[in-house]
Amino acid sequence: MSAGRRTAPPEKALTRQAEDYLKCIYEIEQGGAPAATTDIAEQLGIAAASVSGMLQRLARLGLVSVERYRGARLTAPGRAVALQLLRRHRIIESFLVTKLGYGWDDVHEEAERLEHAASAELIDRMAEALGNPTTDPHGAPIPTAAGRVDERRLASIADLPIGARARVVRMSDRDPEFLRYLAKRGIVPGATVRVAAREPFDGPITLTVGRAKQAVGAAAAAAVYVDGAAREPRTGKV
Amino acid sequence: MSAGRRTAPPEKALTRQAEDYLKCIYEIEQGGAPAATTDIAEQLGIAAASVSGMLQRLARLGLVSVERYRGARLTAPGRAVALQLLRRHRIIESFLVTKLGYGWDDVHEEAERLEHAASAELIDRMAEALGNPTTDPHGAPIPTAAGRVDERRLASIADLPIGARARVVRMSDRDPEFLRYLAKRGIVPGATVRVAAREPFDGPITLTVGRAKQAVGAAAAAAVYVDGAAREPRTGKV
DNA sequence: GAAATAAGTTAGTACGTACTAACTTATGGT
DNA sequence: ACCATAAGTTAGTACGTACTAACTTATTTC
Repeated sequence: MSAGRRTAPPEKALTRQAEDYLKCIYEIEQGGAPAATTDIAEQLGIAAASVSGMLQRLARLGLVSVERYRGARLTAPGRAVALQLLRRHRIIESFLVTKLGYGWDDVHEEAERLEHAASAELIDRMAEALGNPTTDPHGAPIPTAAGRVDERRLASIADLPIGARARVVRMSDRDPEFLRYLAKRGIVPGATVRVAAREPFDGPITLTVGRAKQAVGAAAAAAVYVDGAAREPRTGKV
Repeated sequence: MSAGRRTAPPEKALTRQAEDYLKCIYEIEQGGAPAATTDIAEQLGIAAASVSGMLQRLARLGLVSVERYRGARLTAPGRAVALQLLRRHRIIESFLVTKLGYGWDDVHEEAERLEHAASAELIDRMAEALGNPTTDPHGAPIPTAAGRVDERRLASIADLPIGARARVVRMSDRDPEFLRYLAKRGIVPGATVRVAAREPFDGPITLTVGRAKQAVGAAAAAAVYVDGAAREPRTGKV
């Protein structure tokens, strides 16, 4: 982990697994803190011990910096890899939905595999065929080929006060069931929702979507992001 | 969704490498004889010793039958895997050329990676978007989803007698340079060529393509296949 | 602040996939 | 038939990536 040594920038073909770790760490780090071993392990569905080992390897490759017993952060090269993967993932999802008739609830897994096999050229061609979109079907921003991306943290429905009206811009793409649940209730990117009521103690939130009223759980509400105020008072760092 | 079991039941997710071996063995076997260790090694660019080891593993999985010191043949399940890969490869190549503007000389490598990551559903959707083509951009027949394919052996230009006229139907897709060379001379699937002259001892063959005359080497001529008589008198097995 | 608990690490193991070196078997020339 | 060479195999090694078990460090709770 000590700096020094050259660490070769030339990107010598990472394994699928290494790439998955980097993407996972990136996503966890978006929460603000370094990625904890346990969180990575849970996210990837592997044992914590395996994560410890892999983090050392990634550190040896100069892709993460690890503070023992504290967690891992991406280095600049590691971050670049993660952003490329994110770009690939989101363009592939967009392409599958727009050009091949996939449902938005059904593309995550396919993209998860393809993102490791697609060349930069393929991704760029797909992006061009789509008109270089800036968000994927779930509203997630697509990093540019150069690795720039809007990382502002969005408020979720769970953060909205009663009476607030907001435009849905994004939701988690992990769970097809969840996405179908949302779609069936009209909760899709672009829709407008109003908070009609909310129960205390993380109770259900009642939304007005179109002219229908929906009660959704707090966990679901926290996974749907809306336009407007950032979730935390810290200034959004782009 | 898709109905009943046809071949081996479980299909427990082969590695990329195992899949590559199977495809490679299939291709070598098309020559008629079992796939020799050395041939596989050369084709895949690995050491012969590594092939010996892998063949034992594939045999243990019931995908190939190996006769010691003699070579390997695919079993029915192994053949099914290979044909699926071939289908994937060729549909992906077709899709890249037709829908994403790739050159026909430039798709092999990309397909080589994607074929291991694409789901059956993706392949079927791509095939449908293309109108379920029966051959890829290099004229290679595309196996059906059920694993049927035309395996007739074609005559190559090298097999044609002087004066013969034939329609080009297929060529090897391995080498982009080679494909560009052929295209530049009008030798593409569908073109008609006539053998104007041929030198003995595997010397160059002079072809008439359109109104131009071209002299091509024997090796190149042997990698371009034409309609008509099978290369060998054995009955074509489909 | 010490014990209980959670989080993280190391050690040892296993498997896939590659390698080289050394040995064995098959083949072809005389 | 015999030997030289080619082809193939085994043995031993290495690395990536996972695992469990046992240990260490950090955090929480009284």
